Formats: sequence, C-alpha cells, structure tokens
Amino acid sequence: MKVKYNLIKKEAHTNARLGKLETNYGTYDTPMFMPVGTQATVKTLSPEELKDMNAGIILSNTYHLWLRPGEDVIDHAGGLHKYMNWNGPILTDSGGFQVFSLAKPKDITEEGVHFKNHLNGDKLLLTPEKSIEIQNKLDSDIAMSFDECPPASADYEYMKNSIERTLRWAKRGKDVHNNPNQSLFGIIQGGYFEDLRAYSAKETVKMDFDGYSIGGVANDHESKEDMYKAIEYSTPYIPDDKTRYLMGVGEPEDIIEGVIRGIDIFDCVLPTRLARHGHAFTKYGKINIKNAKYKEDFTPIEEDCDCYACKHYTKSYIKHLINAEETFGARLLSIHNIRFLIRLTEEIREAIKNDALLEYRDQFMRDYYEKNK
RNA sequence: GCCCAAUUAGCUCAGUCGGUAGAGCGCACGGCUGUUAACCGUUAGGUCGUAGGUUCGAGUCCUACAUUGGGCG
Repeated sequence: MKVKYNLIKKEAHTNARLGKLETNYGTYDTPMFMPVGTQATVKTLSPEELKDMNAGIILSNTYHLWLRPGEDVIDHAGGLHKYMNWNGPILTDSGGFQVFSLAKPKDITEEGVHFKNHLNGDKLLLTPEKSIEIQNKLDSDIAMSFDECPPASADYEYMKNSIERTLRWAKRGKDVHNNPNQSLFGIIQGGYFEDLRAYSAKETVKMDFDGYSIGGVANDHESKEDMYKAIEYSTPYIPDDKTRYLMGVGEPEDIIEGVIRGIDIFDCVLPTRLARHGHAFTKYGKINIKNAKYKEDFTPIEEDCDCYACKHYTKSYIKHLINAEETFGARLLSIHNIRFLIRLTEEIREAIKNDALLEYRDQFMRDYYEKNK
C-alpha cells in the first residue's frame, strides 16, 4: 500500500499538525523524527535498540547501497527490510543529496549526474530512472524523487535552472515508478527565493506525489531565519492530506520551528554523528562529553531521560569510553541522542494536542540556551 | 676502566650549509543539519641535559661533566 496521512488536528496558534501516517509496517504519530541509516544500518545501533527508542521510519540511501553491496544483492536477499532485519518502515533517499555533496556543477547534465564512485574511482551515471529502479529493488516503503540539492548560496539564475531540471527529473522518475507497495515523494527546491519555492511547490504538487518534501535547507551555513522562510514559502501549496517532510533537519530548535510551520517528518545525521564525535543533546543545550569537567561526573547525561544510556551509565564512564575510542561510547551517545529527538517529537505532539506549542517552544529555548551555560 | 650512541614540547621524534625551533600523538577547547564525517579545526605547551669555548651569530662545531642505552674488558 501507499502511505496514507491522516490529519488529526491543527494546532490553534500555529501551522503545526498532529497526524497519523499509515505505512506497510504500522501506523505512526506525526510529527516524527527518522533516524538515518545510510548504509542499511543506523551507525552503531541494532534494530532492537531503535525499537526500544520508539523509532518509526528510518532512512537509508540509494547511492550508498547502489555502490555497495548493490541493489541486486538486497533484492535477492528479499528486500532491505529483511536484509537489515528492520521490520519497520524505510524511506530511501534518492541520491539527490550526493549530487550536492559529491558532484561538481559540471557533472550535472540533463540526463543525470556523473559521479566518481568514492570507493574506487569508477565513473558512474545516476539518472532519475536509475534512482527509482534501484529504490524499487531495495523495496523501501517510501522512495524519494531524484533531485538536485543546490547550495543555498546559488544565484537566482542557477537556482531557477536547477529547479526546472529537478521538476523534469521528478516527472521522469514518476513515469518509471510502478511499485504499488512503494510511495514516491516529490521534492521542493528553490533556495530562499520566495517565487522559486512557490513555483517548485506548485509544479511538484501538480504531479500528484504520495508526499512532499522540502529540500535544500541547512546545507550551506545559511541563517536559521532563511531556512524557516524557505519552509514558509513552500508549505502553503502542499495539500493537507499529504505528508510534509523537511529533509536533513535537524537541530532540536529547527525541528520545533519546522513543526510550527507545518512539517510532519524530519531526518538528520546529527544525533548519530554528534554521538560519534562525543557530543550529547540535553534539555539544557548540547554538551561535549570530552570536556574535563565530566571526568568525575557520576551522573547520567540527563537525570530524567528514559534511554538505556541514561538509565545505566554516567557521564564519567561515557567520557572514558569516548576518550579511549571504544565503540560502546558512540553507541551509548547515539542511543541517547536519537531518543532525545524522538522524545522531543513526543513532547511536541503533546503540546499540539494542548494547543500550547508556542509556549513549549519558548520554554524549550529558554532551557536550551540560557540555563546551565 | 675504555669505546660508541643518544639527550629538543607531557610522550615519540624531525631539525638541511651554523642564522635563536617543528610534526604526530596527548592535553584543553570548538565545529558538525537528505553521512565520502568514530571526522575536521583552534589554542596552550621549549633556558634544545648541564657548564664552558669558538663565532657577528650555536639545537647544529669543540671541551668537560651528568644521565640513559649498547659494546669491549
């Protein structure tokens, strides 16, 4: 089946939405956060641990699985769910972000994007059709259109040409997509140009995708105000009965601000990457567990956190593990950071129910930036 | 007792022809937003073993001593 978004309620004072997303693998409350498992694994974590954190959809990546182990291997294994032992929903990114992070502008043509395989240097061509074909074989629940994710600093002319091409790529991908059990999402681009966002959104929605995402944000050190505007420029054109997915975000405050502007789902590498780099989210701001002050801090990362790491381990111990480059440290911080963002969405949903999201936002920001600093 | 080598940042070591010193790691701190990222960056930290000598100028050349390691007795 295709994913189905059911709008439960709109928050009284913002554009926030409470919803339920029906998938092949169960129904999940939105707003929600999707952990990122690029290479068919959320780095350092087992599926059981993800379930314990109350994770819903997880994200994986077309480009990486195409190169290794190859979509045919996963197809022959019985699909990505079986391959990685994840019996929850999976969204696959199309490789569009790799256009941004790996390709040079000259590598992008109408046909597709020429890559150098970052593992062995092979020259490769990824096209919208190929991306959809790979995602079909991976058998994810939600496939993403193959887009170009231009840097926020791109000028108007570049951005305009880019979104026109992304629209043509979206149509080509949709034309070859024929998996009735896989949904296909369109991607809105346009940087911080109001008219380009509006145009991209309207034209993408005309193609009638199963859901819509907003891409091209938080990728170029742009200001948060600009990022929030890009969301505001895009969401008005997305129908109420379709999911809105803000790609690659984010930081706790960006998730809250995104929800306020009508976003339903988020994904971000930050919780797991920060974890491997020794940082932890807390209600009172991000902490660097490597700091000397935690050497003999025998309290958990957060006293009131219900995650496995906080229930059983101290900052002192986790600092030791990170300093000693023991992988268990990265695991414990990953568990905490993902649980932190999932718990954040749980609190956000509660605030929407109570029509008190702005109050929740203000209190969160006071705690996150002012206390304990 | 004699001979040889070494001695430079907390650690392991570079240091050219003599022109007053660098790296890696560690320490301290920071950054990371659809993962080419268990990564990247920024500080701090030195009477160049000690005492003399040669020289305009010595980590570098000479002498003695100390310490450490090795060899021969």
